[in-house]
Amino acid sequence: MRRDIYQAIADPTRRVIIALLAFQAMTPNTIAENFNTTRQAISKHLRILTECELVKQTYQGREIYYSLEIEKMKEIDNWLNQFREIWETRFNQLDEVLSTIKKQTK
Amino acid sequence: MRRDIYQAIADPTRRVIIALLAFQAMTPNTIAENFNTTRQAISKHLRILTECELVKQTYQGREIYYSLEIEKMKEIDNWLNQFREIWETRFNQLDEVLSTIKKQTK
DNA sequence: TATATTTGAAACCGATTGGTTTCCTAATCT
DNA sequence: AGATTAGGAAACCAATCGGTTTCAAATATA
Repeated sequence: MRRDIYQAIADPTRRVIIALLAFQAMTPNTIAENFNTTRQAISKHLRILTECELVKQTYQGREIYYSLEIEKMKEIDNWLNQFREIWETRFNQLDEVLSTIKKQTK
Repeated sequence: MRRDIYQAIADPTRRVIIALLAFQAMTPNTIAENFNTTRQAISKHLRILTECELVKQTYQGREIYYSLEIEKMKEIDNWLNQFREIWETRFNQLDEVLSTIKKQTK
């Protein structure tokens, strides 16, 4: 089963888990307390996040701490780069239009 | 049926469509030529992209030109903002570690 | 007017999703 | 040792997904 990061962030629950883990590492039970679902459902989400390496596990006794692999989030940012240039250009064009209007108003 | 942008970009075909439309507006038939699927499948993808306002239609005779709503892409960028601060901080920390090592090496 | 082209919509299909319930293993605590 | 706790795995379920085939409507062309 091929997992990728885009599929991982498609689910709203997983996006919240990612945001939670951005602050601090947490165990599945602690994470589950923040949601209205069973621990097992959260466990499945964590599995998906782990499979696409967005999250890593640290074993500590019988507890497992999950933490965010923040570097992986940059993959999305990199994908956005191809559009960033376009939307910045559009902004510049808008700036030009606005300054042209200003000149005409004078 | 609640569509959101994260679900929209989860599919690889849709991500390519988005990238194509970033360059220029295209009709469904033209878009479909770039893929190994039927036009109808592309049509369904375009529907999903339209529903979450990532793409807009311009009618021209019997043809429909689809173009990217680049502003909508910023929503993803905004969501990433909450992590950007973290990964930049980590980078700074790494810089500090590296400069400390340098000093020790001297 | 008859025909061809462009497109969306609906019906259908197998695979996947997100969830639950049930069960198992491994640590920890008394 | 026995009970409790943390957590994963499997079986199952309804809903959704991405695809195809078939059809209908509107525009363009002969």
